[in-house]
Amino acid sequence: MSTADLQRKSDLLRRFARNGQFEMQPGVRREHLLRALGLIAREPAPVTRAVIARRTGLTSATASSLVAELIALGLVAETGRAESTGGKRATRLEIEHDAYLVVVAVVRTRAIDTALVDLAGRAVASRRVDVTGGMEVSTVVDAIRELTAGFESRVLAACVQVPGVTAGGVVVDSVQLGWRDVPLAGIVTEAIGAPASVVNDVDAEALTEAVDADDGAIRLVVHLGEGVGAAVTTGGSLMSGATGRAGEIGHVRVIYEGARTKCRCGLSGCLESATSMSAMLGDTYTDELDEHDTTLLASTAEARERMGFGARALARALRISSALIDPQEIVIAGAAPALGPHFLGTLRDEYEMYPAKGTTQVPIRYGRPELSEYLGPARFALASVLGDALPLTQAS
Amino acid sequence: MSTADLQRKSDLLRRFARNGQFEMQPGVRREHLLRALGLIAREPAPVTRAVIARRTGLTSATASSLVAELIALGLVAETGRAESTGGKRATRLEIEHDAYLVVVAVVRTRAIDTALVDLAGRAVASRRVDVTGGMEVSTVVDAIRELTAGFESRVLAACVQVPGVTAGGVVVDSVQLGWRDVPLAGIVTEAIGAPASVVNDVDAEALTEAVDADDGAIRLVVHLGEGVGAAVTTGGSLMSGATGRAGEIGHVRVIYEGARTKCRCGLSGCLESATSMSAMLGDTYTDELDEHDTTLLASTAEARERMGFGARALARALRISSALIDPQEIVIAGAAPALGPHFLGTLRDEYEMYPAKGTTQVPIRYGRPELSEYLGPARFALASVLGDALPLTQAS
DNA sequence: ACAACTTTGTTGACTAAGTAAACTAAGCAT
DNA sequence: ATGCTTAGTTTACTTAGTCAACAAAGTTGT
Repeated sequence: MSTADLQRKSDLLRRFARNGQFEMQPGVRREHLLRALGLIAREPAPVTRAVIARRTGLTSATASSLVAELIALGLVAETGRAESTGGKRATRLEIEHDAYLVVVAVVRTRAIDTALVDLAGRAVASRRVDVTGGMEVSTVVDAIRELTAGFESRVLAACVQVPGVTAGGVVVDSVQLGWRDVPLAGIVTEAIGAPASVVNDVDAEALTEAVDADDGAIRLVVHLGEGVGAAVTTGGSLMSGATGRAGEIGHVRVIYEGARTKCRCGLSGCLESATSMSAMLGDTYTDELDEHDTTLLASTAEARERMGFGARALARALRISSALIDPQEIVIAGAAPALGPHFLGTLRDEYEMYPAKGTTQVPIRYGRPELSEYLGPARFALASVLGDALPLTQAS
Repeated sequence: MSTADLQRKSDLLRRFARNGQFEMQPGVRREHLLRALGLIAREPAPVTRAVIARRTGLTSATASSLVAELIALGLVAETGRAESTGGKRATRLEIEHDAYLVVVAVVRTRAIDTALVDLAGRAVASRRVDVTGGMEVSTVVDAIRELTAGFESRVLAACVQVPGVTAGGVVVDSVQLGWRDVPLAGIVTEAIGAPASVVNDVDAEALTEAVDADDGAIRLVVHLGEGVGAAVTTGGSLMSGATGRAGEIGHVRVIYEGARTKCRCGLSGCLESATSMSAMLGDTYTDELDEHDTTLLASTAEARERMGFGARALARALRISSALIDPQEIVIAGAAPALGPHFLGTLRDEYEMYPAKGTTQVPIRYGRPELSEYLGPARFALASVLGDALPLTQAS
């Protein structure tokens, strides 16, 4: 494909992506294009124009026209013919996974990880920038610019993940970075010329775990690390709450029977003071530890006992939370999977110890460490442009 | 208006209402009609065709066409002229509040209350049927038929409120009525020829309280009565959970320090065993009591002490719940307002006793007893037909 | 008083995106 | 070979928008 050709397509797609956001008209056409795209992306069986017509209820003429536009945009390609089902063989359609890219930047206290993710969820390039001293916004922008150099025309959207409270593209309050009210999404959008969004680390993780949420499943995802946070996803989207603080359950009191340990927040009896990785594995634990070292820390008798206590505290919070929102499943993510089956078993036992009448027992599982952490942010970025049409399942 | 004329309009509107639900096309036109209708209904200042054009971004030509259709449907009427703003005086538009009706049926253990509610939220007719022995589905259908007799052509939608677990128009499990898996919505739809929906009592109450939720506000509504339940509303719609059991927090354990009292569910330490009206006011309390009698029960020293205990238990549940979903406000509804300012004050004090870092203090208020209980179900019914265009604010 | 300007709302020509139905293309079955 | 089935395209028509011109009804400056 020629460069000029690619540029033209890219411009078309940009305009298309913007449509829903800035135009008044809800755009039926856009809706239909996304539906068709979604079908092609998700359906396990080969998708053809005829299939799109049947599944959407649109006529075959319209289906053809939609597919033609998706091919013109470079999002879809014809890939051979399907088997005959008694008549003419149909033309298979597939997503052009490597046509476009999403930029993800994960901002940590001492480093920035950036990645270019394709439409299948594969990271085709990634880089780490170590940062000494304070984290500056300009450093983040530079890191993103550096990674995307040469790929500009293929970049569809971007997402920056930061620790702390975020709302509507603004970093409202990040203690870890020392940022307050930074309009990061706007700054990055300006810098790279593609729509950028901002997401909190716990929310990003929840979106990663909701990667197969093709249904409108409700998930409660709990992050265990140096701190404790939670997030609720419905389908592929987040519940962010009235002030963007939904899920900040770390410092809610759950232990009332003579709470001994004081939490770093100053109060005692917080969920975090019992269930955070630091609380269970000791102060030597940090979020930078790898899985092996964490597992090692969890093997001492003392850690085991504290994990039991932590599981009990978490179970208390989970019972109320799951009764309130009635999720399909509860996912314990963050560094928790390194704690192994014993912790999960204890947590389940504690959780099921007091089965509340009228509620269903919700399955609890660990997060899937094999999922790339870029998946959630990439989904978030893509959602702002293409809705939930492309699932990014990281088929590798 | 002639009967034949009314019938024709009614047919038109029925077809219109059905559109979004059974047709494939998202229907931009329908969306635009509802937007226009919503503007006319909510805007405090007089709404004219020109206003609709400006606010929706559509052209004045389209606005005229939309208004013409709304007038043809009988939903809107021209009501005089507005003041001049430097040019031709505009024609005011207003909702024809009494053009159409919504049927609400509230099914209790020993009675059925039915009401015809107009588009302003006023109950224009209501009736009570006392039931001895078991509650039968046919009795409910008869009660609805009897009330709607003579109004059939003006009935737009219906909603049946039942105690228990409901999901998608089906009464999944109602211990109080002894019903399981009754497809009530389908039965009523069949009987009256207008789309019917089914809603649980706690959810209905939450919708009533969300009556001024023109924004997308998140509300946590807690019902206190013989039992304890909760519901979460976002904007005007309910979060029902994966299995329709969202909000069933009554039998979640919240008291762990040597819970004395055994709950009727068999376990001990349940929220309900501390915070239900029966737990706080004694076994003489029933949901049939009026506000005065309830206030009387709450005035004894013993009740006061138990209300303190109940407030503490509820505060525990509220802290976790509000941290998780970050609502705009928390509403304590059901029979609770009869407990007076003392209980609410105690609850607020208990709630704010352990302010969790990273969360905002959420205002807690009582439900508004002056709101008709038919409002919530009527909103629910209307939402299935007209979306959230008509707010039903019960402008008396 | 009257021309000039504003604002409201309607009308008519045009456009985008759908449908229905006829048609072409390509396979299978007797 | 002929007919039947499925896939996809083409053509004529419909719906619901836009834009631009215009009519109707008001206000304001001289």
